[in-house]
Amino acid sequence: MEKTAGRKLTLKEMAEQIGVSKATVSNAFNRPDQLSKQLRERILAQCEALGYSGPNMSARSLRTGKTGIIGVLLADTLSFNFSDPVANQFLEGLGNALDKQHVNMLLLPSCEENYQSSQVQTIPDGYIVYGQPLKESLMRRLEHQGKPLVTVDFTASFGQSVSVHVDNQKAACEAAMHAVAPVEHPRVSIFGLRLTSAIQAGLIADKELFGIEESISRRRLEGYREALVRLKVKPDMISLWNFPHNDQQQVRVMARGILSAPERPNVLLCMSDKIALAALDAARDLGIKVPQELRVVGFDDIPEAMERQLTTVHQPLREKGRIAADIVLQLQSFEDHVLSTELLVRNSCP
Amino acid sequence: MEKTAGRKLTLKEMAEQIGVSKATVSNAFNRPDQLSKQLRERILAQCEALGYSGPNMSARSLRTGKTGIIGVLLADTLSFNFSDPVANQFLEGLGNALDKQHVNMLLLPSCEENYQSSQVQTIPDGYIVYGQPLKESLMRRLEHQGKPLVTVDFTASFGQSVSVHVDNQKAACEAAMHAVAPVEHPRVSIFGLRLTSAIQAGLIADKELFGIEESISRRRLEGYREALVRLKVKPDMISLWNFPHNDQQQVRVMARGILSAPERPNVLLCMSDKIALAALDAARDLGIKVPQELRVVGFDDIPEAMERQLTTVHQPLREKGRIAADIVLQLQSFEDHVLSTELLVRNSCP
DNA sequence: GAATTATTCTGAACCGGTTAAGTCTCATTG
DNA sequence: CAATGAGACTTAACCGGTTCAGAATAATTC
Repeated sequence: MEKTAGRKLTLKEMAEQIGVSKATVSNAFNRPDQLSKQLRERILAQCEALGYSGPNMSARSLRTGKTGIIGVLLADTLSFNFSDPVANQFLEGLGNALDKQHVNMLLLPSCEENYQSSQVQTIPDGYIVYGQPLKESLMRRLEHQGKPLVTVDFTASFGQSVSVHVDNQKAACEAAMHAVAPVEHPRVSIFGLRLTSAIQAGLIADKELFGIEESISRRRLEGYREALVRLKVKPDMISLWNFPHNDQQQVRVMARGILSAPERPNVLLCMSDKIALAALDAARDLGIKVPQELRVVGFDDIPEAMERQLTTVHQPLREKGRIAADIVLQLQSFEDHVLSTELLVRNSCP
Repeated sequence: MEKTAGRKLTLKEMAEQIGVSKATVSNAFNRPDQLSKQLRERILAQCEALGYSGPNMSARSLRTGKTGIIGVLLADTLSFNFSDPVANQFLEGLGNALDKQHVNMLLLPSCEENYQSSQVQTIPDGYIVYGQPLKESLMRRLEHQGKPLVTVDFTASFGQSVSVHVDNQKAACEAAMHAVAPVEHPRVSIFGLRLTSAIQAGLIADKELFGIEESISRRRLEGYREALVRLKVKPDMISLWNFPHNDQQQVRVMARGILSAPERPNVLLCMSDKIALAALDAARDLGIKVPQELRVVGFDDIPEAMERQLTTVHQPLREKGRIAADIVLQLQSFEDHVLSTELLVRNSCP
C-alpha cells in the first residue's frame, strides 16, 4: 500500500513502518521462537512488500563475528582449478556441503599479494587450504587468526590445523605392488607431478628432491619406492620423471620420447590420471600394447579413467570436500581425517 | 616488545598501544596522505608486530557500504562451469580484472534458494549474471538493489542492466554462409545446445522452440536460419537437433546415429566447439571424411578447436570477462558492449 | 610579526544490525 | 488469591571501523 519512500531500506525503518521494535524485526528473521507466529508472518510479508531484502550482511557480521563465508586457498590459478577434474570434484563436494549450511565460499587463487590483503585475512570465518602447503609465514598468519583452518591433501608441519587427506603413501605403494609384482624383469618409470620446482619436464635425480615439502607427490613417491624396495627392483631399473603441470599434451610428447627409448620401461607409475592417460595416448601413438608390453597405473580415478579402462587409485574426492566443510564449520569433531582409498584394477594393468 | 594481551585485536587497541587516535590508525591503512610518512610507517610496523591483520572487513563495509565482493551468478552448477572451457576462460578474464582492483568474486551457482538468500542479496557490491537469463522475479530483485548489474551473453528484456556480449546471430550467420555456400546439394543439420528445456537429446520441431527465452542458442539459431534462407536451402534439407548438455560423450553417440542415416547431412552447424568436436569424433568413428564428405563448424574457439583444426567462430572470452569487470566496478562507461567475433577457417570446413 | 594557509592529528557521530536483560501481560499453580 | 512462571515484545549497549569538522601546530605570506 504505502510506497517506498527513502532509498535505503534498513531494519530500523521496517520496524517503524510496521510499528514494532528493531529487535522484533531482527528476531523475525533470525529467531522465530522469539515472537508469535502471526506477528512474524506479518513482519516478513511487510518487509517483502516494502522491498527489504533482509538484514545487511556487514552489520550482521560485525555484531555476530560471522560472515558466512569460507575462504578456499587454492594451489594454482582459478583457471587451473576449474579445469582440473580432481580439484573440480573436491570443490563440488565442498560447495554442496557449504551450500547446505548457507555458507558461501570465496575462492582464493594462489597469489601472495592476495593472501596478504586484509580482505582475505578478515572476511572468512574459516579457511580451507587445498592441495599444497603455503609458505610457513602465510600459514602462521592464518593460524594466528584463531579461525578454523583445515588443510586438504597435506598436513601442516606445525600449528594445530586439522587435515583431511588420504594415505597417499600407502595407496601408492599398493598400486606399485600391483603393477610391478607380476613383471619378471621390471623397468619402471615414475611419472611425478611437481616433484621439484623446475618448470621444465624432465628426468630428475634424487638430490633434486631434497628440500621439497611434504606434498602429495612426495608421499606418493615414497609409496612407490617402498614397493620397489620390497620387490627388490634395482635402482638402475627405475627412472624418475617430473612434470611441472598436470597437462596432457605436454606429458604425451615427453612420454613418446621416453617410450621410444631402446630399453623402454614396461611399467609406468603415474601420479595422476591425467598423466597416465597421456601416457596411454603416447603408447597408442607408438603402437605399444597395453598392458602386455606396458603396464600403467594412475592416481585419483577421474571420470575419464573409467572410460579408458585405466587401473588407478580411487579416492573419495567429493567426500573429502564434504568432510573439509564439516570440519571448517565445526560440525564435526576437530581431528585429522584420513579417508580410505581403493585400488581399481582395470585393463591398463590387470 | 610488549606482548599481545587481549585475544581480539582491534584498531582501537592498536591506537591505544601506539598512543594515537583510532582515526589516525585508520588513516594509516586507508589514506596515506592524511598523516606524515614516518608516523604512518611506525603505525604499520607496530600493527604488524602486534599481529593486527588490518581493519575488520565487516566493520569497514558497514561504514563504507562496500564489501569488495562481486557476485557472479552462474547458469549451471559450479562443477559445470569449472569444466566448461568457455565459462572457464570468461571467469579467468573476469577474475584477473577483479583481482587487479583487489575485489573478490563470490561464485553463485544456479540455485533458486541461493538467490533468495539475503546473503546473496546483501553481500556483493555488484552482480554479473553469466550465460542465461534468470527468472524475471530474481532479476527484478537484483535490480531493485540499485547495485551495478551486468548481464553477459544475453540482454535482459527489461530494467536497465548493462550487457556484454557478442552478436551471436551475425556470427552464426557468417559461419553458416561459409559452411553451406560451397556445397551443391546441402543437407544441413543444426546441433543446438539447450534449445528447449527437454532433458533428452533429440530432433526437435519448430513449435517446440516457442517460448524459449532470448538465450545465446536462440540467437545462434536465428543466425543459421538467416543464412540458410539466404542460400535458399529448402526446409526439408534442414534438421534441427537439440542437446541438453555440452557433453562430448553424449553428443558423439547421438552424432553417430545421425551420421549413419542413408541421407546423412553433409554440413553440420554446431552451437559449441565441444559439440562440434564430438561430431568430428563421430565422423571419424564412421570413417566419414571431413571436410570432403562433411563440413563442420563450431562456435567459441576453445583451445582444443585449434588443435583439431576445427573451423569455428572466435569470440574474445577473456576480454569479455575483463569488460564485465570494468563495468561492474564502474571503471568504464555504463553502456552495452558488443564484442566482435571472427570466423576462423580451419580444416574442418575450409 | 601578525595574519593566513598548510599540515597533522583528534573527537565524536555514525553505519545497520544482534542480543542479553528487562518490562509487561496473562495463564497456571498451590 | 498471591505467587510463580511462561510468552511476547522492547530497551539499550555493543560490534569495529570510517570520516568530517575542527583543534593544535608548523609553514608561508605580506
